[in-house]
Amino acid sequence: MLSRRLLPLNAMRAFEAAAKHCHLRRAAEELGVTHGAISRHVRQLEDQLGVELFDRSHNRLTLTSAGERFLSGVSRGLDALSDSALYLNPESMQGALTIASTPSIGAGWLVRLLGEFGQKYPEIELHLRNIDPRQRELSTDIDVAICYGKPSVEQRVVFSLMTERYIPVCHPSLLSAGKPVKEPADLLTYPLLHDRHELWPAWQNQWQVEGSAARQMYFQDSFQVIMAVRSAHGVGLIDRTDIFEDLQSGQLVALLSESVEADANVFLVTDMPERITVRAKLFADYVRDQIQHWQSTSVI
Amino acid sequence: MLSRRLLPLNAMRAFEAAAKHCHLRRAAEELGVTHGAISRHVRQLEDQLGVELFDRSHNRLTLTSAGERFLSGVSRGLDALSDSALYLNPESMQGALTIASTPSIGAGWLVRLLGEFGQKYPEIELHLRNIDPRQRELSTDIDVAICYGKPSVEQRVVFSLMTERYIPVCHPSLLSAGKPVKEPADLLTYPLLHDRHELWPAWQNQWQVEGSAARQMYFQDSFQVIMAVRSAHGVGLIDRTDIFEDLQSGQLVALLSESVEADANVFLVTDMPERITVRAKLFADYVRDQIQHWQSTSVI
DNA sequence: CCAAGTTGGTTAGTTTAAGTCACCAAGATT
DNA sequence: AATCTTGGTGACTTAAACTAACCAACTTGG
Repeated sequence: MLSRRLLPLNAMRAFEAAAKHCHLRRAAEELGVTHGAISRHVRQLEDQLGVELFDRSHNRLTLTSAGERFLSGVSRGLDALSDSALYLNPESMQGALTIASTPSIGAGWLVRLLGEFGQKYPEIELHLRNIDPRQRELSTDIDVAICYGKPSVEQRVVFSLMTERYIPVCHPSLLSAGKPVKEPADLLTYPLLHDRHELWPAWQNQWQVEGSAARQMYFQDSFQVIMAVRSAHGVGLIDRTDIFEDLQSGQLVALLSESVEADANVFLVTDMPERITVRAKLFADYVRDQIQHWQSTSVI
Repeated sequence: MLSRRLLPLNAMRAFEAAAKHCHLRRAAEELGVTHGAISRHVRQLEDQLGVELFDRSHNRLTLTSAGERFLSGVSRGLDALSDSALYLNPESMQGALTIASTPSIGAGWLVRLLGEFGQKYPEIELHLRNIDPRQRELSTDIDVAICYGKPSVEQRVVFSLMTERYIPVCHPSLLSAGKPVKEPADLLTYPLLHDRHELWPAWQNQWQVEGSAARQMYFQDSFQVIMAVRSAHGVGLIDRTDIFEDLQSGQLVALLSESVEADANVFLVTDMPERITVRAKLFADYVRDQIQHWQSTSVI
């Protein structure tokens, strides 16, 4: 491990500029120095690393393969440093950030995520707005949209976040009191909790479970189902992202790995890199990081 | 955007040390300077950013919330810079990297990924080894393991990569010649290509498709099925990760979004952070990045 | 409750790294 | 062949980083 005290930070910045342009004088212009300064820094770096970063034949600068490899890492590092300064800058952080989502996403995991985000970045004025799931066009004042199905977006960046997956969960006390669940059909001995999306029929259909449960309970929306599940009223079919923390802490348990999937992906839509606001970039990265963290930690 | 030329790189390094220890003299020791130097750097940084990074009451240093936010970004940036230097260092890169996987993963997308990795880092001596899917213990000379089901690992880090998902795909010419596919049952008009995992029966079962296809073809393993699909011999049920590039380029097409999932996750296992080799860390990050890229780009 | 030992902050002076300038040779351009 | 451009270099200058010694504020141990 190259210790922090020996990291040639300024030389790395000079290298990045030189490598980006493959041209010492232009790099020097970018950093506001003369070409000699850049030349010295790059040589110093090559000496210290013991690797040729540029091919200097024919009076031209070309990155060697080592140089290219180095550039990608150095750029990422400098970008992170640059961003971290930006994220402290009141001018770029204060102001509105408008996030739009379909109602069901906005009622689920996104709320929790927005809460954490709002706590970490209190100076950002968050606006949450609903968009109709059938609506294909995005209004221009939306900074970040999270929706099902690929929206028709021009001049926007679309990133596929995940596919929602609904798994049967219940309170541990319910499970310890009732019959053990070995296979899908065993679930029918428990009360099944429904919302108006009627996921249970699809689940029974997909996993070949005939008959109906001993008891059924019907709720308006999935949030009420989650509350009922937490109160040990029965078994709900809930998106695993919505109850990530309950599963982690053991407050709820997954009964089976048999699940059903939403028929559309969840997408994250942002402005193009050159037009995106600092706040929107920060939020989009935050969402991506969290989702990846949840997915990599949630074990069926 | 804070331009590169104004980024106070050395002050950021000083800040990171100070923030890590919350103690100027220890930070100074780490960087091999006196505490005065650190003090000046931190103040310079606070002046430039216009934000208090430390709370200095009671003769103690405590990070403000802004300071904490800044620290996480700065650490990530410096780590990236430090790593990028490490990845050029022959001493840490030359040598063996032993990757173990279950045979079916090793025959699929992992091969493609290893090829790219090997091309980018030719100085690493790659060893690919098979592990038995039922085997729960990992031999200690394995740097990175990629396997189904959560292995019983002590003193290792486990990361859930993905769940394999098998989707019906065929060559576009086959589709344009045959009957349009609107619903699952329409697939039966095409030849179905099987390997010994017999995924088609599970798929038919799950999606309620009765009857059998006009023609069936049986192969030894999934790789042969992929080859047969590429030759337009019929419809295969193939893990989407295995044919990511074919789908991207349009050389193969997905016929339906109805899919079946493997019953176990794919896990990535590495040594603990303090014991992991540079090569293994690099490879593990590479795998994670690639998988995330594939998943976010593959649209059903 | 006071003395000794911390802590971080500061000013003046020193050291060293960074950058400039003018010039060079190699190669490209016309 | 003449000219322009490229990157490299040695001697010099400048700006920054750093040190040393000191200070005030606070904590801790007797």
